[in-house]
Amino acid sequence: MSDRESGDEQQQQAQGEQELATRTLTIQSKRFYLDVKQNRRGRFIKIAEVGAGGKKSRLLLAMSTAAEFRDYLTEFSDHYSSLGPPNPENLPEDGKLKSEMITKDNKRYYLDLKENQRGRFLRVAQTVQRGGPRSQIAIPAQGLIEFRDSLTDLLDEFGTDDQEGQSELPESKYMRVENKVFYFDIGSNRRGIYMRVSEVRSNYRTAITIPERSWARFRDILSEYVDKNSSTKKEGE
DNA sequence: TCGGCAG
Repeated sequence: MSDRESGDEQQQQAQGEQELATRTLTIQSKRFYLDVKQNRRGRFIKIAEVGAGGKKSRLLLAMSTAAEFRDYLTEFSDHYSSLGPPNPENLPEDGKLKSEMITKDNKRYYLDLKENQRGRFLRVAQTVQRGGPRSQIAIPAQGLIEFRDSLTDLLDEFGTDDQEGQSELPESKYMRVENKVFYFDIGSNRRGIYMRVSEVRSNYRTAITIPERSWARFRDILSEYVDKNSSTKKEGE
């Protein structure tokens, strides 16, 4: 565990990552570390959650994303305060009391105010990278304001200026099909350019990542099926 | 008190 920790640190050093500021807050025996960091791609905020049992999870947000997130925190907190006492009778099927989605820098973040036996909390989840750890945190609803205030401090101090030249990637597109929505997001990492196709239903989300070098083959395969399908339709008529 | 239902 601490081996992995120091491994991370070393990797960060090697990547020229520097920490500009940090805030710590404790909400119901959970600790949150909000760090402003910077590497050659720009500034970002790292949110780390450490549970009572030492369980960790983290979330990375570009500054502009963090600003948008901050605004939603107010909204979610307002919504939370407007709720009556927990009422197991009329809880939505999926347990989500309010949902929002942030799309920035070709990444999707899902904000869900949820409720379980323990109480209400805001879950913030980013579409997971294949093979990587799931990227999500859960903030107890009682601490949303405090969380927002800490985030605001950092944003006020370090601005919302992001990596500028990074958004030369194509705009996201989406498509509604029956009861689902598909999102097409173009992103890039050290391995190259890729398309992330997310399928979003009311209570189910999943995504696949398609490397750019295989797009043409995807298109060809789709065309094949489309052509075959339209010819069988003709024959049927 | 301590935790957050997935594929």
